[in-house]
Amino acid sequence: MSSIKDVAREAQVSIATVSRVFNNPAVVSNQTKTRVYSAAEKLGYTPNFSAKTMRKSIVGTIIVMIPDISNTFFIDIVRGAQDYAETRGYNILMGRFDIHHFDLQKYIKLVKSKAADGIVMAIGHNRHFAPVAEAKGIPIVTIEEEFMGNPYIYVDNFEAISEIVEYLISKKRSQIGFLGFKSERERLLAFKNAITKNNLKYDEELIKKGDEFGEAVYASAREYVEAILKIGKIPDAVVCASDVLAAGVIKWLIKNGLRVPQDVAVTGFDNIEVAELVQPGITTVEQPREIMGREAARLLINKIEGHEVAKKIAFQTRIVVRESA
Amino acid sequence: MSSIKDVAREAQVSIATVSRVFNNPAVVSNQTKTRVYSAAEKLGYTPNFSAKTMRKSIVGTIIVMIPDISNTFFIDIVRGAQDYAETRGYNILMGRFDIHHFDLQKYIKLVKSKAADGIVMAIGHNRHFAPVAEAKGIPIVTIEEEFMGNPYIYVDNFEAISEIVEYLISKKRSQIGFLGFKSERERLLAFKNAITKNNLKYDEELIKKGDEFGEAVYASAREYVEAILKIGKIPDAVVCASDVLAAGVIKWLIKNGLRVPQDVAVTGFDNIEVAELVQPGITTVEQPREIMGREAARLLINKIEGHEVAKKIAFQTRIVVRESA
DNA sequence: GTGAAAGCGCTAACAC
DNA sequence: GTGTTAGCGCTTTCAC
Repeated sequence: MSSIKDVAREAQVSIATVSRVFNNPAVVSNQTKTRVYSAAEKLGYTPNFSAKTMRKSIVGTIIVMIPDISNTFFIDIVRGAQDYAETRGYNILMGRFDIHHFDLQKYIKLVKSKAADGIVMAIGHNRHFAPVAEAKGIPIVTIEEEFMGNPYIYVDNFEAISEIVEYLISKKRSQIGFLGFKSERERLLAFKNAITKNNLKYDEELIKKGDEFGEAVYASAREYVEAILKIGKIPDAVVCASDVLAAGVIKWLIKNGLRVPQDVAVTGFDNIEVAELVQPGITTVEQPREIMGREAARLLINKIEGHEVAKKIAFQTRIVVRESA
Repeated sequence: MSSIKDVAREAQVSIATVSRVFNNPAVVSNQTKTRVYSAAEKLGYTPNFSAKTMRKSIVGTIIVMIPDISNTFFIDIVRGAQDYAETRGYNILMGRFDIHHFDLQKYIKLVKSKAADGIVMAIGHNRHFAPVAEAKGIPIVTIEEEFMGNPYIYVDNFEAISEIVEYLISKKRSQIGFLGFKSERERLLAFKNAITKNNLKYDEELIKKGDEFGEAVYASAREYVEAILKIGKIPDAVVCASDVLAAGVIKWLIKNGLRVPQDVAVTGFDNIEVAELVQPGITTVEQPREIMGREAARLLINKIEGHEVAKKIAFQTRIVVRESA
């Protein structure tokens, strides 16, 4: 690998000039520039990244941490962050955390050792993590939940659930069930609140909490359907906290001879690919995932570069109507 | 940020000793070690990554490039690669390429500038890219297809399709249609070959090529179903080149009053989450995605570290039987 | 077992 | 417009 020295020798200029050609070309004469460029070309010179960042306070790399689960939701966030980061000349280092054993330490270390400048963490709704002392002072932006007072990007789940409940009510549904997540309460509270606000009643027997990730989600949906069938109370609508749960519920309702949406309307949350692919297509709530990723990256980079940034940024969800409700 | 100098001063040793304590602790006395450790602790010292890698030939970062599409398939590959890379002390830098405008250049530059050591590229089946001169000599491992003579990881699609066709035949299906990808021929060839080998005939009117990514996939499935309905030739089975295509076909068949699998059996390819979520569940071909990611990372890192590596590694697919066929 | 010193490749004063 | 030089934080001979 040839270095700046080699290029300088080849072009018969000083290394400072070579450096200038690549970092501040405006100040060097055209003649010299041409000489340097062709010398660099000839030697296949590429400036050394480490040497460069060693002299700078900013490395140009941000870490994007997502939970350890296969989910298009998080990929879209990464994609959004990467899209934006690219425009600012930053690279993305992938980080992951186990949803049960939060381990931020490793990535904090990368930032402290100046392998990266900061961290975007897609926490996921209603997950909360204990503060990490070492994280103090390093640039962090989170998505969906707040962490240690750092800026965060979120959507108003409470409002989203209210809207979907009201949508169902507008469709003349009155006996509405709810399948939420074990790990969170916000959507459930929103659900109950929306029902009550509209002078309806919810039935605790039609409210259950399911799993959030992996195969278990699917099993939760089945259990829910079997439970309501067993007690013989069939709601005329079910609000689910994710599209995967909704897909599962639809699948098991149909298997048991019920029609969706004629007998039971079902709504999802997230608007991932699945919502479109199942039959009937799922009416759901969309979150602007890519945009959230972008914004998180923007905030983080601004913070890294020393600008003042917003404390939190909320995005609006929207209902995507398909056939299931 | 405190540096090695500060620690040396604090511990009253030379900077060389501090360096040894962190890189080759065996050679320094316990007494000194303790002094250095506590000084480092006190000052919150973290070795500077750039300074370190500037002196080493290996950085400890590999780039994983995936196509610019939201698909669990590729995430699993990234996850597998990251899992393994971690065990070898490597980080993952995310790379992306537009499937239409292949741009490897940017990442090659990162490797040349020693911001990373090599590249894993998840090309995707039957996509081929023109050689890139600059890529010569940098460590690259690809997934699914060969690129410029570099090592690659793949599954035998030909065999996989044969198996699924034979599975359908064993289920007494004889009029089998095929919905493939515009961009590839291998699966189609495998399909035709399997049909002929088993003394059946395929009908060109029941063979179509669909889109591979995004919303268009879904439209392709619809077009396929509408086309066969229009010509009035309903096959008793359809082999699809992806689960998403299969899900679409199932959806439109059902919408048109056909039963799956009673009237038409449908098979997919990939075994992504969707295959389980739709009703009926999709019988499909599974590729060991995470393992493929792991192996790619392993090969790449071995190559980076100067070991001899395999030219190509094949993995076995397996049929996952659900209800659709 | 430890220290002094050279040097990795580069940037940024500072001088001319 | 260009060159000289100090030094970023570290590893690694080479002495002792």
